[in-house]
Amino acid sequence: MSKKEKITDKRAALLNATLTLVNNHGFHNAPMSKIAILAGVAPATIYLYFENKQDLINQLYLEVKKSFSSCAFQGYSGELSVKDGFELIWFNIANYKLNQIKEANFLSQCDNSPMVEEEIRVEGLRHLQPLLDLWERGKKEEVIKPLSDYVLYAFSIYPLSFLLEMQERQTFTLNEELKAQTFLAAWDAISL
Amino acid sequence: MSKKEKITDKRAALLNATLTLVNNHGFHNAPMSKIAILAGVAPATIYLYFENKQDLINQLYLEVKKSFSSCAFQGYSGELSVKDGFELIWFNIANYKLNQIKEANFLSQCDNSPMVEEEIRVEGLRHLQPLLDLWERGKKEEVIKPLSDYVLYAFSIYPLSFLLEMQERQTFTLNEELKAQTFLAAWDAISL
Amino acid sequence: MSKKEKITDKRAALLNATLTLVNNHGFHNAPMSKIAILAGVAPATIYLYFENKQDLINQLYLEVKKSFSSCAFQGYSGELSVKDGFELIWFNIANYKLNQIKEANFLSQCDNSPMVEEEIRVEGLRHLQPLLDLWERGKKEEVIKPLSDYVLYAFSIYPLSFLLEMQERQTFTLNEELKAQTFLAAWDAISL
Amino acid sequence: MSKKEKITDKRAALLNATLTLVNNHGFHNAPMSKIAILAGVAPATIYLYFENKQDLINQLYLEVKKSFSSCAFQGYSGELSVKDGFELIWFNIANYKLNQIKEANFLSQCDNSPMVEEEIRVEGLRHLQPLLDLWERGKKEEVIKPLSDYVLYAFSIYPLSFLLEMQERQTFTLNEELKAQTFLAAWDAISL
DNA sequence: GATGAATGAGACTTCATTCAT
DNA sequence: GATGAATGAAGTCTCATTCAT
Repeated sequence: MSKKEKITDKRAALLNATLTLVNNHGFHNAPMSKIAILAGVAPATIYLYFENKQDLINQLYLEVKKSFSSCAFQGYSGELSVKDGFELIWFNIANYKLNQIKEANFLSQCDNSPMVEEEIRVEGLRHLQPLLDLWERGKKEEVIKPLSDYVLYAFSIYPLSFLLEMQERQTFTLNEELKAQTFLAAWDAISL
Repeated sequence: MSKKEKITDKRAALLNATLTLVNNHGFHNAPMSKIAILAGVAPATIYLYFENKQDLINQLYLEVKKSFSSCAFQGYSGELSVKDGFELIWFNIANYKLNQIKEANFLSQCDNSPMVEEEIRVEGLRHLQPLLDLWERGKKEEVIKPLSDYVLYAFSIYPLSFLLEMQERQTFTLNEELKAQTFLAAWDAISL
Repeated sequence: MSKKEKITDKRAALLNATLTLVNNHGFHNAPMSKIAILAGVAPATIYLYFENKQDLINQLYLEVKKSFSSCAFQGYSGELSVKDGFELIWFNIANYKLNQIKEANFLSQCDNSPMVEEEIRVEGLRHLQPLLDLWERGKKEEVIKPLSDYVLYAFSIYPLSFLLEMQERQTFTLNEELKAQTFLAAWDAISL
Repeated sequence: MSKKEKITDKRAALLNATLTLVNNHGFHNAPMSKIAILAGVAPATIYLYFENKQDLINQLYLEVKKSFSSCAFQGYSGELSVKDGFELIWFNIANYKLNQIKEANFLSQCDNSPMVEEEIRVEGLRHLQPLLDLWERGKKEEVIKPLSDYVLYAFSIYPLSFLLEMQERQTFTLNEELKAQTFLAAWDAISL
């Protein structure tokens, strides 16, 4: 294992420990000392990789957001039809949210509290551009409703966060068939 | 001012101070000392009305949830048609979320973090029954898609939380006309 | 019930509540609020009868010490022989310690910690004079060892505190026969 | 100075500071902040060595009890005659109580209040076994009265606590000659 | 006399962060 | 780079006491 990998190792372990603790107990109740223990390093070591706790959270947010985005557009090409493109992206996101529960959960928590600094949050949004481009095209082709992107997102993608939350609390499960039916709700919401 | 009113006064002031601080700075960074100052009482006084910080948060959650629910069903009657009934409720909720921003924001934060105890959260859910009953009827009348209530909620009501969030961050505003168009997205998502 | 008795009632209730709480949980962990609750009065009422917490403890100490002393010399007369007199007093004290457990226990706790102010403690000692006089006579009659009163007390009376403690912790019980044998140990210790 | 020694140093300093403060002012009025100051460390440092205040007290009790026991049986061998063995132990204990005043005083305070947890107290008792064995032998040889060990202890060893207390309050001093006479009282109390 | 809401002071404890090793 | 002992600052909460009623 190379030196570079070793370093990355500890950084990754710290990010992962933070993810777990914040998810299970919230930002408060995720003290640096416990993060260190769970990551298997000394408290002081955290400060070799991150400036301070806020920085650690910020970086984790960006990291997770990046993994989310890269997953969302896997296999996507601008040449697909609007509906096919949206379907691909939607299922990608749905699968991410339902499988990478820890990560999805963390993003929810960040997006609904002042935990992550505003500046960082904005940076995390840039990754959705291909979806916005797709919608732009859809509006021109009169396939998608002429609504603000915020509204389109709110009624097609954002609902998946709620379903994740329910699944996380074990009050609801989404199998493949249900997922397909659910997609139709999303599509009906935004399509003309 | 009667003695009873005075008591309620301080309790209310504390709840309100907590609402403001948690919204602006998160559960962490809302220390009891600051809550006391903002409410205009001594720190020790908080403990006359609440057992501890968690209890304060729990009670605030229940209080806000109650005000939310009572607002949601204002003017509602089971004799309305499914669409009319849903429209009424939807606009009630939309208006609550867009006007009572502080309260709505707080609920979002609670629902997406382990801030409120699970037991309390469950208690806060009972209030939505009339909406679930309406959907039940809608499914029988074949007006509403035969989907789980969770999915219906996720695609018609929950999206409003996202729009609130955007409005809160001043990246987006929903005027009356846009609101009407947005309602259609919600209705299309869940109707057959 | 006369007014005077009523007042005394509350004072007595407070002293009794304090006795119970201090015994069961120690001086620390016997907050004024709990004392008030156990006595069935409001916290502020305590300050009508006692200057402050220290005064409450002091008064309780004196009260209990007085009851102890008056019990110790019940039936005693200076005309008894030294041995008979001592026997009478010893059994009186033994019975007090083994029956009035709460009171005896409290005295032990006070005598072994800086809980009661020195000045008060000294005042509580004056009551033993008849016993000291008896020993004085015993030494003259060459029945009692020519030792300091402190030593005589330490080896004949003080041991009863230990036996009380053991009885309180249910590791040991002193029935009538054992008590008689135990008296002999006390007598042997101090007699010539 | 080695690292290990340094650690022991602070722990010892803390135990010692606690001993002093609890002796002089009682468990209450021995706040962690003052303990820290007297030990020359920051308040938070206490929690590196002890779980909480109760743990600190418990550990101090065990430590002192251990030192007491090891002192009590110094030079003792099972081959001594009952009287000689007892005399040795008695003087050991007497010297400990009269010289290690702080420690002896602390033990008295603990043994007479609910300051130390019951569980810990019991653990502290195991050390006296050799004395109990000696008494067992003494009873068989018909040198020691056939009384419960509790009674024997109460009338021969426990009285020393009282004398310590008196000496501590400077109302009485025990020189070597008096000590010898006092031993006779102890021996007379328990011997046949 | 009696109350109980209110509080300032201070208790115990935790935590993010640093620094000598 | 890595550590872990150490800490100042701050957190939550308790308590003896007061004062308007």
